[in-house]
Amino acid sequence: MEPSYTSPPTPPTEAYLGANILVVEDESAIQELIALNLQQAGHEPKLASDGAEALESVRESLPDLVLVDWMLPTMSGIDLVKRLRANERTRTVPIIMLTARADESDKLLGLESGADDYITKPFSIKELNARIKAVLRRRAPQMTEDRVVFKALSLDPGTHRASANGQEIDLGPTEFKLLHFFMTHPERVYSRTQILDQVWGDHVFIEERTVDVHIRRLRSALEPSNTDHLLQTVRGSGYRLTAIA
Amino acid sequence: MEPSYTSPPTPPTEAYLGANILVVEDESAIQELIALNLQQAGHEPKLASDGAEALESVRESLPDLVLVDWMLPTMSGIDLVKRLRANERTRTVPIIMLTARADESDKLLGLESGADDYITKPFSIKELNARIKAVLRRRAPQMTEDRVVFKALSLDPGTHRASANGQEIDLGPTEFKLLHFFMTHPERVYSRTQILDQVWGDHVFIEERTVDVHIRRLRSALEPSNTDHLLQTVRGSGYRLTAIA
DNA sequence: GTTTGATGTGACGCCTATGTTACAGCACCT
DNA sequence: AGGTGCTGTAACATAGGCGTCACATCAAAC
Repeated sequence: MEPSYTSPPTPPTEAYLGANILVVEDESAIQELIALNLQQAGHEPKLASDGAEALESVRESLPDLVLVDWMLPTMSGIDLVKRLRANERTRTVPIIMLTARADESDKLLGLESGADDYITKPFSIKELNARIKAVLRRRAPQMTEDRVVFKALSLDPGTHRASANGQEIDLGPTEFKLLHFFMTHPERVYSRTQILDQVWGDHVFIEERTVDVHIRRLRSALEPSNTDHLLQTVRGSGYRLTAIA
Repeated sequence: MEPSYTSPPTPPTEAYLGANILVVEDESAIQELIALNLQQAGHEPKLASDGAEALESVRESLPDLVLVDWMLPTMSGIDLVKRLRANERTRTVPIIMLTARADESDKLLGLESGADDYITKPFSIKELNARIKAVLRRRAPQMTEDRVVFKALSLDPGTHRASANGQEIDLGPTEFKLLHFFMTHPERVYSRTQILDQVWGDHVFIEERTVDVHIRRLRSALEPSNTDHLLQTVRGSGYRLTAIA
């Protein structure tokens, strides 16, 4: 989900410094070039040379930004972007697309697929850095506006704060993500498997019952504010966040 | 042929169960191990010990997933994958590759050749199952579970809620499935056997009279809203959901 | 009207899904 | 090193639903 889940909130001015950036690029020359440059700029680049690797890397740790080459073996950059956008956990990670083609239609396609920005190859290092800064900077305030509200519940992914009925509630990272998921998908039943996929990331080897335990933890966090009844069990199916009854 | 009740009203939690899985593996010990495990997980494994056998098996019936060992006699796993990917009919069948080698280049080669995922031997049964689930789930079509409406009755599988004449009714899992089945197949008589097959699954060993009891339970759930008369008994034949009289 | 098989109905024990607690391993911080 | 907070898992507790039976009632055939 948001980078702030894994790293403590940094002041907005420096939000774009020291970011974890995933570079998905199959041409190793370009890959190295970008990586080196990012390091010099104070970021921590991770590398992936195709879509599958990228997904795996993201599964392990959520980057603050993803740089994707349009042309990739096995899975196109666009497909990768779509996959990232489809998963709740990775939905909001900023993405910059690298493309050799400069024409408008491609640009549109890239942006429509969910990328936040795109750069046409060949590009200058300067330009790349500028775009990265821009996207990271743009992201920071956006996260604070990203406040999610459902009934008496309110989440602020930017500051990682949650409140119920006005009073602040203390949530661990996983509980936060779990509640965030339910609040952005209310009134619908999700199986333990689906919840694992969406909140933890897909194919992590985690017992389904672990979901129950986190539901329990979330409920007891909500209990003081009398909002725990919103999180309902649907026997035989899963769980649901609801406003009804 | 009866209208098939293929999509359960409950979330697609178990959508990946009962899959036909082709296991292509020459070492019979591993083959047996995998087959046994798959059976226990509710799948139906088919076995092939080399590429030719695999192709033949696929020709007869299209599996939902193929597990291929990298190293095979006569035709390598990669070749098999390529063959499968080359044929229009088998192009989209999900493939998981088993490999003893763990190095990056092989991994890339495997994925490039068209496999959807790969597992490095030795692997845990747990991991295997997790990957299988993930791949099958990824393939599974997004079930657009729409609200089902019949007369004054309304079912929403997504939220797992049911209402009759506007008022919410409380149904257990089985009652929900039963009502969903009738609502998607109205005006038609079904025998107890057919109902068992469709709602419980066609492999269960359950007394036919059990259907009567569930009909009874469903009726009493519908009674408060005066909709229980829609569920009629057809003496000597079975039950029917009808709008007529 | 009686017979006879089919269906309705209420109760009961079992089993599984879920709730809940405890614990051991980690990563992080000091 | 030690402490702290969080995580995933196991183990135990509980509850709710399920399948079955026994008996009541009903409907058709005679």
